[in-house]
Amino acid sequence: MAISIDNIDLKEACLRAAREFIAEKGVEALSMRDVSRKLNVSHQAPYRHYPSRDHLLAEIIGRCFEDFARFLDEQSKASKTDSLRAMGEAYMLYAERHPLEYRLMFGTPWPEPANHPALVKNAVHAFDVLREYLFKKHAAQPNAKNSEAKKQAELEAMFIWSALHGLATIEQSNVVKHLSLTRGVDRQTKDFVMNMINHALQSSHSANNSDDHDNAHL
Amino acid sequence: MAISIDNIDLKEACLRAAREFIAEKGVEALSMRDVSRKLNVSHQAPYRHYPSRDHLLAEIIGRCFEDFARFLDEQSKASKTDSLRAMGEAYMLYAERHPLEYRLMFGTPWPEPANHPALVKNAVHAFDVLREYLFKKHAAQPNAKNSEAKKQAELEAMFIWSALHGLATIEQSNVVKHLSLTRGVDRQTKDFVMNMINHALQSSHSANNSDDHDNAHL
DNA sequence: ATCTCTTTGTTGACAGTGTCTACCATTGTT
DNA sequence: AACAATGGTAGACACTGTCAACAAAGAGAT
Repeated sequence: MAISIDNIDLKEACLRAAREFIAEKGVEALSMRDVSRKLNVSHQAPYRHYPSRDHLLAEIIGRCFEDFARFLDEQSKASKTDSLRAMGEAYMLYAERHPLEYRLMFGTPWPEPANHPALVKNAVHAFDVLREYLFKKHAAQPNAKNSEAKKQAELEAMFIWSALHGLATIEQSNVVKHLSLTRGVDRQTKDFVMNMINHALQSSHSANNSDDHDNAHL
Repeated sequence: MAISIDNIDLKEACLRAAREFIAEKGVEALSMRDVSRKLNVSHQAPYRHYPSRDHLLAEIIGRCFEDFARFLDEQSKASKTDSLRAMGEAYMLYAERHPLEYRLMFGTPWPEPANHPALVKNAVHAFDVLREYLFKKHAAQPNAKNSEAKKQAELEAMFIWSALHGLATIEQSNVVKHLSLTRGVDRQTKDFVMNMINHALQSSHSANNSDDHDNAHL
């Protein structure tokens, strides 16, 4: 009874149907029976391929992370001038262009089966790109101790990720509309935040020793 | 049949019961019938006070924002040395001490009825405290144009909020455990991010004119 | 060719959910 | 004493995820 195309690979079709449904009505509204209805199959057919609703969701989120990681890789490789800036831009660009996916990855409480190695690996990938880049930068400096460079790279990566992720989620939460910001500020925010990140990194580098001191005492 | 205490004010008791349940099993698992069971009343009793599950949730989230706003006010008033730093610490402290509430406010997709003025007002309050503080700082400077001070204050507020909010949600998402960070980095992250924010603000102030230039062109 | 096993699907149940409607008890107010 | 409002109950409905039993259809072995 199913449409021929879906019959070819119901497993893949479930993912497509689920994503469509989420796009229309949101994750919360997604029901297993909805995807079966959408595919004109019985309400139990999807269970042949996904043992539970959460497993289906986990698979979807996992795919999103794959896409995201691939996108970051491509973008950061494409630009050779300022790779860090390019990565930041790429991060925000993805969040802007794929709000649904971004919310799925970072805004949805991961279902239990999401703790699968494959998902976690992809989820961590974005962070690794950042961490690696910063590590190389620090390790290349004269007098660089390897362990310190690693620590510094990770701390900076956490900072950058925090700022970008925070900005992305805030912009998507549409709470910004209620802040009654001055005209034009909303448009400038993204670039401003990026500049601030750059300032912070530069200033922290030029005052490296005193900075370590600060960290030790706080 | 209800416990005497609950009988006094079922409306309030519903909130308490719901929050308890959420603390135990998470928002997603909260059902209207759960709260009625917890209070030993019929499954329809809560509906006398909240027209729907979403209304109940909206009320809970609203209360969280009230608490949060009050907490920020108290903490920022208490410390007179570095008010900005104190506000940052207060923000993170709240997120740390009340992860459940923080997730409810910023991690849960707001139900429709949450778009009530009262909730939005409280939700925006935290941002206003920040915005006001920064505005005074800029307006007090010599040669300060009022409109520019306002814009700058809002941009900086967005930056600070992004970094703090991003950090808070990342720390709560327990994805950090999978990053296999160097020992000690996790503990240092919070202070490091705060320092970076400070660096960014200072560096941006010292190069104020060129910074404006940058923003205009990006 | 037949017999069996696996794969993939269907159908029917079950408990649990939000919420509508109809009913009942109390308690002021007139 | 009559009455309407308030706050609670009970039952029904459509909906959900998921378990269990069944069916069809192909693959391999005999």
